[in-house]
Amino acid sequence: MRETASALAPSPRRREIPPPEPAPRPYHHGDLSRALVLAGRRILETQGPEALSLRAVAREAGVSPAAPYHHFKDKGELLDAVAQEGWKELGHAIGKARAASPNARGAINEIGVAYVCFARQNPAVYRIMYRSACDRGTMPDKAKEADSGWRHVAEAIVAAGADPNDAREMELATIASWCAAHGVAEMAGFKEFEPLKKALGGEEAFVRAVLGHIGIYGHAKPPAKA
Amino acid sequence: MRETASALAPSPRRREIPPPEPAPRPYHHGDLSRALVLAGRRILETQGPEALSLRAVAREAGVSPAAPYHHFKDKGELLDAVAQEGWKELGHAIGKARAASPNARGAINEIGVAYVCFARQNPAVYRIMYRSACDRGTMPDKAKEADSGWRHVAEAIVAAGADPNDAREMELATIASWCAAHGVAEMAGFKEFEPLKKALGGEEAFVRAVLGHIGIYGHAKPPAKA
DNA sequence: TGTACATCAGTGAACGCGCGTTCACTGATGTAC
DNA sequence: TGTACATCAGTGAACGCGCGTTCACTGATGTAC
Repeated sequence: MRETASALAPSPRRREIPPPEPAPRPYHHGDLSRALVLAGRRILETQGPEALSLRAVAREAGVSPAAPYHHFKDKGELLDAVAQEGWKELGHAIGKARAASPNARGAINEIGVAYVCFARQNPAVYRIMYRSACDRGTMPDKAKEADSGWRHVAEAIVAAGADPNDAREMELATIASWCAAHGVAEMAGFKEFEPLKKALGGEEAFVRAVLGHIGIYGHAKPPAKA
Repeated sequence: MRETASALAPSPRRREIPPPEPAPRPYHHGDLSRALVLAGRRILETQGPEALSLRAVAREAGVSPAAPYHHFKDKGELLDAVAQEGWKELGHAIGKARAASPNARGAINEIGVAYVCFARQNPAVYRIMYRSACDRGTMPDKAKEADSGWRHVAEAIVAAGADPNDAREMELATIASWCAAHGVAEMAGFKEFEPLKKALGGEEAFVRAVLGHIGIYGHAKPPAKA
């Protein structure tokens, strides 16, 4: 009570103590662009893809609904930035998994597992990554950048013994492994698989087992008959 | 002009000729429930998944926005019905492909191709099929019904030589092939692959080639090194 | 066969909502002199 | 070092929109007598 009163009737003496309010964000944010992307990410993971509106992102970042327009042309551009950030992270995760593998053959497996883990740990981001990719019919990641996931996979496949001169086979193998990982990533969460997951000792073991049944990743034992 | 005039001033004689109007739909539709599902499908394929609102479906079916509520609890239930219809069709497509294959090994391949073709020919339906499946974490299709796609795949895998007594291996192989097909289905449309598609002689050839690099479907030649 | 009536399956107007975007504005910052 | 001013990066109110859903209603249909 007295605190409030003295605040209302400012005394020069008290004024020198910084006010206890939570230091309201300065008028200029500093790096709102980045903050918006992070806010978008937070919304995705806490409320899901449906909740990802421009207004919600602004709200989450603590700015007015008009503020983002100083940094992004429109909603689409902001969402693209969120997706792009996801692709970059996925690329890093893949690169890390590849680097951590002692041999080339193992690298392909570890990449697959890392891919699925990323998707499973960031399901909402993963979803809008692919939604935007499918909408525009193109993958933002692909081979351009050095640390791109796609490039890691392609290189790992060459390292594992594919003929780097047979460009077609290489590309097919890269596509096939990427497709397989994507498929597993999207389906690994289905409840139908719970018993099997439990039997195998957890989701990662399950993922390894499923990938193991897919030629590029695993032992690839085909059914006996021809 | 004279036609119009005589229509406005009805003559008993002329009245016996049925009026040229497009026979306005009777007040009671007959099978609005089904019509709504079909309307939803039409909207999906012509305007994409974003346009699939309850109002849009009603509009497309030619009824008021309130009419669907006599047949579906809410928007979600209507959309589920559209997705469900898609799963049924996919099941049929898979069954047909399986039946058309002369041998068991080939059946697995043909199923994969049929799966991807369905998804590519009905991209919007396919998308909401999986969206709803992922949202609820379960696949409406699965093994229950006789003509379900999942059951066809599982049976084809047994027929191709997998040990039907090793339930775990069977389930893993089924999951793996389904995941792979799903992955290919979602990625086959990417523009990056256009040159390769052209080189291989079209999209179906491309799909076959990619599936061919995936253990369960193809020759599954693993990279040379261990 | 005709009629009263319950039930079904539509209508269309209205509700409140959150959305993307625009607008005139204003506080903060950096720069030229 | 101080000051005028352009520019930048915010605000907050307002716009029109389409949405899902509800409501009282009404036209059509089927059934009992």
